[in-house]
Amino acid sequence: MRRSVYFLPTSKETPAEAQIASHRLMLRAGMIRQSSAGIYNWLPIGLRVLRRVEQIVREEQDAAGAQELLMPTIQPADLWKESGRYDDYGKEMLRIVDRHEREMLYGPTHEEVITDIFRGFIKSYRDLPKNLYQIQWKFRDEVRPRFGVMRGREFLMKDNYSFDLDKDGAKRSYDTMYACYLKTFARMGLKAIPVRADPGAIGGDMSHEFHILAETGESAVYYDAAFDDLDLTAASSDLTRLQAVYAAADDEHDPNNCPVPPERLRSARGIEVGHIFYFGTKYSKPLGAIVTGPSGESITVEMGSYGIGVSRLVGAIIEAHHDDAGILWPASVAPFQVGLINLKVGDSACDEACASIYATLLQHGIEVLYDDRAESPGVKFADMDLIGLPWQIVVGPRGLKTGLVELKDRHSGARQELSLESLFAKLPAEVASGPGLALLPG
RNA sequence: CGGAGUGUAGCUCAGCCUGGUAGAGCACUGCCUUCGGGAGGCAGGGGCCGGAGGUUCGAAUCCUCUCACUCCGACCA
Repeated sequence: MRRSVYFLPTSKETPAEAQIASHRLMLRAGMIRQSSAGIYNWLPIGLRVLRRVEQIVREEQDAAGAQELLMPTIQPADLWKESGRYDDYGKEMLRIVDRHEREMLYGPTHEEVITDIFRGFIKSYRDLPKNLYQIQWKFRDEVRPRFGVMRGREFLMKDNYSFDLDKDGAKRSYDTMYACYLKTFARMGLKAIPVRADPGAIGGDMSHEFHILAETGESAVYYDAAFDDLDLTAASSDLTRLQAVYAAADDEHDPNNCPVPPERLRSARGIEVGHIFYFGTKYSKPLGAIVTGPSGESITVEMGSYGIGVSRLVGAIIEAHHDDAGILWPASVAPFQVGLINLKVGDSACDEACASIYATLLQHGIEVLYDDRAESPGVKFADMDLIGLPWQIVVGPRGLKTGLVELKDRHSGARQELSLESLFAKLPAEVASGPGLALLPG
C-alpha cells in the first residue's frame, strides 16, 4: 500500500481523552476514531489488525473442532423471557422496540439464540457433541466505557457454545477450549494466565478467565510464581497439571485461605481477554434443549460457553507491545509486515530503488506500507515507528551512492546496511521468520 | 448510578474571573528553501465559542435549563 493514497490519519498530538498507552497509540496511529461513548469507527489500518486477530481466533477455533456460524446482532426479547434473563440482565442490555411494537434487543451474548438453534435441529444423542462459534459484534451498555476499545460498549467477540451429553463430555469440551485459548493468545505474542473466576451473570460452576498481565489491567489477579516459568503454549498434555497451579481473580482470591505460600504468591494487574464457562443445564433446561438418549430417554444437554474479546485483544496486544515511539506489532497481527521509507521522493535513484523493492515484496506476498509521500524524513520515521510495523526498509540517496539500503528491526532497533541484491535474497526469509530476530552482522 | 470536570478551528489549548472586532501552536492550501529520526520562510483558508432560553445597548464571557464527552468509585469479553 502506498502511503500517499492510503487513508491513514496519524497524529502527533496526544488525544486528551486517552488515559492508557494502547488507547493513545490507536488514536495516534489512525486505527480508530470514536463515534460516541464506547463506540468506535475502525479505520483501515485498525481494521487490518482486527481482521488478523479475528483470523487467528478463527483458525484456532477450527483447529479445535468448533464450527463457525453467524447469529444476528438483534435478538427477539421472547427468547430471553424464556430463559428468565430478560429481567435479570438489567440496563446493560440495549432494548429496542420495532415498528410493530415488538420487543427486541441488541445481543450482549448469544446463549439463548444458540440454544434455540440447537433445539430446533438436534434431537439425538448421536449428534453430540457439538461446538459452534461465531465472531460477532455485541453491545453491552456499560455504565462507564473507557480505555478505548478495551472497554467499549460495542465490541467484537468470539463466542462459542458446547453441547454435550453428560458432564464428562462437557469437561472435555471445556478443556479443549482451555487449551485452544492458550494457543490462540500465544500466537498473538501474548502470555495469558488462566485464573479461576466467578461465573457471574452467565452462571455455572466452573469458570476461568484468561488475563494478560499489564500494569493498566483492570483486574487484580493472584497466582503461583510457578506461572512465571510455565510454558503456557504447551500442548494440552499437561493441562491437568496446569489447571492445578493456583491462579485466581480478585473476587475468588481469599488471602486468609490461599493454598500458595506467601513467598510464592504473586499479585498483578490483568486484562481479561477470554472467559470460559461450564454451566450445565442452565439454559438447556428452560429452553428445552433436549435429546433422545440411547435408551429412548430424554436428556437435557450439558452446555458451556467460551468468549474471547477480539476487539479488546487489539488494545491488549498494544498494552503488551509498545515503546516510547509507538506500537511494536507482533508479526502475526501486524497490519503490514514491512514499512518502506523513501527518504527523497523525486530523486530518481530513490524512486526506482523503492519501486523495485515494493514490487519485489508484493511478488513475495509480503504486505508492505510504502511511504512515498514528499514529507520530511523525520515525519516519515516518526510515523513508521508509531505505526509499529515489524520491519522497516529505509532508502535514501546517501546509501544508494554505494548501492545500500537500510533494514531495521523495529523490535530490537537493530539496523543493517544491505545491497539491493542481498536484501532481495534474504528479506523474504527474514520477514517470514518474524521480528525480534537478531540481524546478521553486515 | 453516585461524585468531579470539560465543551472555543481537524488536533492540543488560551481567552471567561473583570461583558465591547475570535486567538496561538500543530494540521491543511500555495510558493520558495530544505531533506539521513516529528525542518524553515512568506502568503492563505478554516469557528453560530455544544444547544436553547434569559440578563444587557452589547454575551465565548454573567444566569437558568439541556445535550454530549471525560475522569474517580460500584459492575463486565
